[in-house]
Amino acid sequence: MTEEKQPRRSQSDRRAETRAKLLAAARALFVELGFADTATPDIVRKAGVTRGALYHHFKDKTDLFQALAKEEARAISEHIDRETRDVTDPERAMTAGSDAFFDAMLVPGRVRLLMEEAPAVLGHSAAVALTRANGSEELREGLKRALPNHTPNHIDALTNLLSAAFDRAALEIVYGGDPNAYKEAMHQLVGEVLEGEAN
Amino acid sequence: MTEEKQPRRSQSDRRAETRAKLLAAARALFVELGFADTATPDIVRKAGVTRGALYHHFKDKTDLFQALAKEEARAISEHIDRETRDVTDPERAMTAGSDAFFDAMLVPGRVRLLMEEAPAVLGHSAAVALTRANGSEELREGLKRALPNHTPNHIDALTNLLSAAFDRAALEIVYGGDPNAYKEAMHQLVGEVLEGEAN
DNA sequence: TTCATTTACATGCATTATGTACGTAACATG
DNA sequence: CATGTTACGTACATAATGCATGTAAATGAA
Repeated sequence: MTEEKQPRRSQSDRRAETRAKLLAAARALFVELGFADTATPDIVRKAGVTRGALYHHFKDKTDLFQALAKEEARAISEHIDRETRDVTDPERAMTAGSDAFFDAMLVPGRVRLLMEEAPAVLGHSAAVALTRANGSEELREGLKRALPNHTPNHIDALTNLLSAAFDRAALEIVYGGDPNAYKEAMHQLVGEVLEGEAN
Repeated sequence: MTEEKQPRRSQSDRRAETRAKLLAAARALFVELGFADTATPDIVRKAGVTRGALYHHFKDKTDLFQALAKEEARAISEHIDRETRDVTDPERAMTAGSDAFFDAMLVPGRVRLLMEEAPAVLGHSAAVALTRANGSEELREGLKRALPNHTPNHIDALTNLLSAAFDRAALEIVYGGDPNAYKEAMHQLVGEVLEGEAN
């Protein structure tokens, strides 16, 4: 009889494992049912732990969702960074970033979590703060470079509007919209703004 | 003692009154606290009725929210119609519609209800269906006229993307963004797309 | 090794919300 | 006036949330 019980896991290992199980279970349920219709008993049942564990790791149900949303945003940001890091030409970097964004948004459930649930669960400001990771900074820099005569307020506005368009494009694609039509339309939008020097 | 009780109201009057009271109370609370953090006991207390009345008039809490959201969407649509009805020139109609949209969105709570809560409460498709009232059809027609060579899918995509940008502009304005910057940026976006004939 | 302390959970409970079933009073109708 | 129907009010069963408290395992100092 080898000692199969008491694996003598370290606290941090144990902690990381249950935390990961909770996040995975919560993600599946939040994606399937939405935040409001997902109950914590269901989450912990799926995770194989108890509600005590959940409330030990997270302040409340909303805190759990927030942790999840941050993870997703971070994953998107990392993917975009990875795909644009080696691209030196500014215009090509913009295209690569756009492609990477759409690519990252195809991960199942991501759109549901970040674009449908997050605004209501976390509030507008928190949701927008998450989105700032999603390449919106790169977009702002690109606009600033291409439109040096515009005021910061105007650049900010254009950034937010194009960012909203990107989000909507991803949303529509996930919901069955024509991917190429949306990608081309986005490309057209960004292109026309960047070439709008003759202002 | 004049008979101050028993005003002998008609059923339809009585019905309309309590329904209106419920909608008004629910609107105030949904706007202040959000859908999830508003409890039906609070709603009916504020409305001066009981939960029985609420569940007599509405299937459930979500149904109540939906009725509210429809009202808001209808009000927006009517406002835009009223402001653009007399404008004959297509381009001027576009501008007037845009102004009317931003004007309608300034009604307190409207952005919160339609753009933050509705997507999560009603789901993406229902929320988008509501938005279709908000002048997105006029936008689509304008694009179709200006860009006759583009495929329907492309027109649809552009419509949705610009519509999302409109929504985001209203959202940011309500949350303290520079109104003129956003309106000008929107005008720029739409203008560049419309003039993008040289495709 | 020992033992005290902290960490990582599990269990139970109090509060509160939701939706429904049922009861009742006011209006409508023949 | 009698009967049906509408518009509620009341009571209840179910279930979720968050906290308070209990416990076993791991860590660290002596």
